[in-house]
Amino acid sequence: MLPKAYSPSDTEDRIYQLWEETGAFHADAKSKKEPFTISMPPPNATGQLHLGHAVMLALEDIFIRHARMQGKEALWVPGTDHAAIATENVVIRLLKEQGMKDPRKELGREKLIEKIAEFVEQSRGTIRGQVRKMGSSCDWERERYTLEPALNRVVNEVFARMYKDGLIYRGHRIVNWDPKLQTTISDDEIAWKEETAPFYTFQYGPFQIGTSRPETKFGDKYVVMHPDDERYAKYKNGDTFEAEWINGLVRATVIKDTAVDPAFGTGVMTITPWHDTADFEIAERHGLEREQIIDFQGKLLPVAGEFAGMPIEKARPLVVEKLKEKGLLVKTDENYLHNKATSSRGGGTVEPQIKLQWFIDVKKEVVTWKGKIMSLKQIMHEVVHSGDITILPDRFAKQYFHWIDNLRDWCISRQIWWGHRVPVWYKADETYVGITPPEGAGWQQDTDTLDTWFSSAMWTWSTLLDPKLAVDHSVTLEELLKRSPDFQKFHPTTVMETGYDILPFWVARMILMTTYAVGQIPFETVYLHGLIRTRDGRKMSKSDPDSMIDPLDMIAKYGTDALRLSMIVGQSPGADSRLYEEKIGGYRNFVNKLWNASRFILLQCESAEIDPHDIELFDQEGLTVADQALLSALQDLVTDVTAGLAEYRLSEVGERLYSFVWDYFCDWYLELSKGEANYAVLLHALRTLLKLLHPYCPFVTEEIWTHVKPEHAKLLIQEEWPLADEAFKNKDAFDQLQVVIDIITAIRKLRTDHQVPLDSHPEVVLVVQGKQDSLVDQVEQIVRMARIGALKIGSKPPQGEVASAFLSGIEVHMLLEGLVDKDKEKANLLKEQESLVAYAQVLRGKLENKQFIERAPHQLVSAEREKLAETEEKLKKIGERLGSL
RNA sequence: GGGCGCCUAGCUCAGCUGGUUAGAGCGACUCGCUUACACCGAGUAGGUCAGGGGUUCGAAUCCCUUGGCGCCCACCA
Repeated sequence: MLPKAYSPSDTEDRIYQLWEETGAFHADAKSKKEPFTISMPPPNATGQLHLGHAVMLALEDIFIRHARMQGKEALWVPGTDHAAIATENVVIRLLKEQGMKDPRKELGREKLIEKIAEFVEQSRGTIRGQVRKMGSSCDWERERYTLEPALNRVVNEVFARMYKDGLIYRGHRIVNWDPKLQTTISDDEIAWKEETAPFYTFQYGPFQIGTSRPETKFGDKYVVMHPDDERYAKYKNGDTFEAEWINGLVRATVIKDTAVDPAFGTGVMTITPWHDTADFEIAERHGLEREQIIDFQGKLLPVAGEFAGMPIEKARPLVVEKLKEKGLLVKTDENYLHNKATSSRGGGTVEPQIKLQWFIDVKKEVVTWKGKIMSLKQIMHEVVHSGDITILPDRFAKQYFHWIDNLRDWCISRQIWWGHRVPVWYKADETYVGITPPEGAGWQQDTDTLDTWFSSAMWTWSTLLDPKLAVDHSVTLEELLKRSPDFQKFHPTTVMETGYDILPFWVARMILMTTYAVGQIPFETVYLHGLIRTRDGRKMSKSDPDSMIDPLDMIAKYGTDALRLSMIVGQSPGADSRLYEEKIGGYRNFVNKLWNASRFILLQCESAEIDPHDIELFDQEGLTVADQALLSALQDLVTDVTAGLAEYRLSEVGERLYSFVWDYFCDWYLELSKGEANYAVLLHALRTLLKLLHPYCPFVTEEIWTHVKPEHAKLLIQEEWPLADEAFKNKDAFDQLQVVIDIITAIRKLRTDHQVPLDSHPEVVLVVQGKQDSLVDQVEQIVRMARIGALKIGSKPPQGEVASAFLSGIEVHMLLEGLVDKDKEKANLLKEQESLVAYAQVLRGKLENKQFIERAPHQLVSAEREKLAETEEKLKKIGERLGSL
């Protein structure tokens, strides 16, 4: 027999192993079934499972398990990410901790990469194990890695093609330079932090200019103002003048540009094109000279004269001091609030620099999509706009369009070593771009690597390529796609499930890259989940360990099923949600409830000497009202759950299942079955519930299944999804059962209202109007559940001390043998009378309203009439009873 | 500056295209170890649905407006 409480820790690993060994996760590319594919967003190969992964895995596992049970060929491709900057940083830090001063210099490129690869290899097992812990039913035989050779081939090839198409170019552009990490980072990797800094106004020739960064001003020789600013109307574009400046006289030129806000400061500024994005753009427009002031270590260059070699933070006050001595400082505003760019990768201050970088041109119209020539930007817009790709919830489509509108060329080169190296080779003035190094001696490969999102952008399809074929360079990409059965069968993928925070980083770029490279959309639906926050709504962050909930701790304590439910139910898509232990505990209780309900059914079978495995079907003859009502309700449940899952309404479906199991199945049906059980119906209902619940809580359901399944049935994970059978729908049975439930509830209420001791069993008389034949069948159960002595169905209320309750069509009278407290009964009746009078008034008001009668739907009007009649009937009875007291 | 959300019981949240006296879970309170489950059962209390205005026979739901909170994008020297 099953133990009293369900123990996840004794069950989960065993069940997972069982699934894996039976090949339940494996998808077949040759199958004729309709494909259903998910590409798992790859966690960092060196990472630790956190709640973000946990929600992602839970959601995707629900989609996949449901699809699989529905008879689709369900493939979930797992994988890990090499996480370029993040991983390189970790390893460098570790090496430093081991006593190395500058690992890059000491080891050199090849050796450091080896070290990192070694580290990744060692630590990758951790995340794999943790993904399994969540119950993820992904196809491990197809596990992929973003830095594997097959992916490298595709990355190189797509790079080369884009280069040939003129979509990838190399240019001097202003980039976000992180002096601490010594690399470029993308716009999306910048974290803006608000800070207060002094804002200085200096005299610069005839103008006053404002700046918060005087240390960059050494090379400034342009003053810029708005063309319509009347204060400066007498200066013309191109006028020159001399100005005394930090290190002596400079010759400056006037530039008129609309980028200047006349209302800010004095409406005049000098520009530093090498170290400021906006300034760079002004310089581009007017063809101005630009000069580097700060080097890549964050120190001033010789142009700074006496300040050369100084770190910028140190130079700032000294420069101000010098200008002040020269009498050029007009004023200082100490409370200037501005946003400072910091690197989200390493936390250092980002210093814009001009560097030779590789870019993807998103505006060039050279790509063919659906017979039209478009830019990458236009395609990205088109596929979502046309509905080829659906974004859920749809408000994120707006955000996506907004992001595309603001999209600039994408800088894809990074000055780190861990990643896909830029497939470009140089020899003197020659440049070669290709999949493999060029023939001949003297070629040097570009030292940069590619942005990690460049390779992740190909994730949905590169992971479906035949890995052996992919490294054969004589096979063209078109051939490769054609000859990869997985790609042919499973791409485009069905749904991409990920956090809304990487909609621009990743989702948009997958769309860009996949439409370009393989001419298909990467996925049909994008389902975005929200962030999981702490109970008081804060972000969980590593810097605040108390705020963190470790999913593995929660699994150890409450079980995977409970954790999964607590993250899915009550979470609406795209919205942040809060998680705390009590919530998980609540779902642990639910899992246990399900366990015990099953245990009870098995106990029933045991005492009746029935082996559940022998029972396949139930007999449709001789079903009680309760059985019929249950079967009917079950059909509705199947319909609702199936429809809800098809529309990705996971939270709603979860709640529906929760309340069905607990409130209906356990609290009513199982209670009623204590009088007289129909084992076959019990088993049928339980099996159906297990199937419906399996995607949400796979472990308990599979474990229970082994005890209750029909003898020849497969594992639950491989079972067929239930179909609703109209034949079992029986509204009458349901209504009749409701009457029984109402009677029991009324009797219980009378007992507590009059404080009838539990050990006394009063007699109850029901006065029934109309036909209530079905009641007779249920009498025994009513007697037992309501703990009454005898139940009679009569035509008149009994004489004597009686407490009464009035249902629609039925009066319940309880003989109290002197136990009744008249004052108490009177008080209760008065209270009920009050609420009924109020209700009747509301109804009457409605029905007296002509417009309501004319315009509201007819069914609604007649329903309201019926309700009023019932209410008035009840009031009449109460009045009579009150009169007799 | 541009955009997108949110404000419903003490707490966390459902309430879809307007239609019963607004729901759930947790918490609180009162009973209860009744042939699965105290990780339980039966009950009770608790809300002018952020404020104001409008449309409508009818608004938590649609429109306008005020206030508070949050997020995304852009970034101004």
